[in-house]
Amino acid sequence: MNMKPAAPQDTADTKTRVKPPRLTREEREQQILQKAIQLFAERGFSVSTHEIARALGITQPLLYNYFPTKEALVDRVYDEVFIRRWDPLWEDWLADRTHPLEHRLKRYLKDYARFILKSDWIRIFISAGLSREGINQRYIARLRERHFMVIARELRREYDIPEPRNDEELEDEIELIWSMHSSVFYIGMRKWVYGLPTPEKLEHVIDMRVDAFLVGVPDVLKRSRA
Amino acid sequence: MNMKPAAPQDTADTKTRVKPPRLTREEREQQILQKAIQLFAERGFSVSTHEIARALGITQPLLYNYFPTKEALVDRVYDEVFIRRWDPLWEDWLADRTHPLEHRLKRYLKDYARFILKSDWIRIFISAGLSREGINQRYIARLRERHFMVIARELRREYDIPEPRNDEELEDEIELIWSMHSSVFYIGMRKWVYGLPTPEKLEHVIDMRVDAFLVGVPDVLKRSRA
DNA sequence: AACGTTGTTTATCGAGTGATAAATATAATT
DNA sequence: AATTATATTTATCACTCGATAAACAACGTT
Repeated sequence: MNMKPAAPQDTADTKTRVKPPRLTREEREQQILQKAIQLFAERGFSVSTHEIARALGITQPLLYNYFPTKEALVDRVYDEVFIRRWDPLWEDWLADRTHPLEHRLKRYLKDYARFILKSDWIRIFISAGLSREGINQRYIARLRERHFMVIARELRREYDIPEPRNDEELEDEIELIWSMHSSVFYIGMRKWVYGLPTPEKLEHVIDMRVDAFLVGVPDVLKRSRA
Repeated sequence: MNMKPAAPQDTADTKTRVKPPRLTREEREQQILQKAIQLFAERGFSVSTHEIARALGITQPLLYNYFPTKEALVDRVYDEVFIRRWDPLWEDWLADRTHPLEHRLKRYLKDYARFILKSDWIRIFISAGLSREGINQRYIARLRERHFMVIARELRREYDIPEPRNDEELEDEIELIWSMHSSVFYIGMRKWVYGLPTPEKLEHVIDMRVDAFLVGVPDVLKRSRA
């Protein structure tokens, strides 16, 4: 904790010492944002601004040159992770009728699982939901409209399931899709929230779940509409 | 913010004013514990000791007469909620062969869902998992041994599924049970983490999921062992 | 070389945070 | 009524939190 400031005069180690580079406004903002994403994911939004600054080797007030409040930084992190990283390919895959629905679902869920398992995504998502009521609703609404509704439509088409006659019957479909989707999401929870190991044969696990889904769900839906 | 202390002499309102009762050690400890459970659930473990004390109308140092540190209080809350509130009836239900497995599963999952949805259980569980790595593993292990293993056994028996020949095949079974179980757990997440409404016809939703499970899973398991 | 712009640091604040020691008030015991 | 035990409060601490204002230092422009 030797706080003796560096002598103003140049010393011999001037060449060897790492001189703090002065970044452009954009570079610094990105640097702060990325580090905030990492730390918030690891330890929740309660990570202090001091800590973020320390991890970057800068002073804490500098953060306030880029984000007016900590809340603004949190909002920015949320947007960055959940809105901008949304993969539009997923929607295309699900609707692409050149492949059988079984393959589409497997491809979609495997990629979704990989995405969830490789990043800090899920920890931020849940941490945000716990500390800021309703913040996740926009993401969920998008998931429902752009993924679940497509899956429901394709499922009806492929298995000759009658159209839902009312909102309740549509909800039935969505609820069954929720069950498959959430079970994949939950694999991520097991890793990132519970600290449990990921299933070794992840792809095989998802194959089995989709198979079971496609055997069971059309049957149940048809029966309930007979 | 008028901090003038009450006059030591008795005044007219002595009879009407609520006199702060002096509780026994056990009563006070329970009072603190229950309030801590409530507040931690609502706003996470970051709730301060000062706040817990204020909510109870007592001073903050008094907490330290009952719990040596805040961490001890957190641990105690976790134990109280996840170990002591474990319902042994669930295990009995699942193993009770006087009812068909379908009914057992539905009863078990409906009761589990009710339990999750009516209390702050899930918020504490996840908040704990996020802030204290590995804390949930004991609970999960119990869930696996006492519920999942029973369901797997009963499933084999009822649907003539061959015994698993190795750990991998056992894991396949457990993974499929995870998918059903987690999908019910996730209904709680939707309410308590995302702030979304609970499905109106909860029982019907669970019936459908169990039905789909029982149609699809035995089929998949048998096929993979043929 | 002087100037103006702007990225960055220094110094500091008031409001919480968990925690401790000592004083006080109430209950039980003799 | 005096004494002992203990539940509770008062006062206080060192530390961390988010945030602000002013000084400083690197850079581009002329």
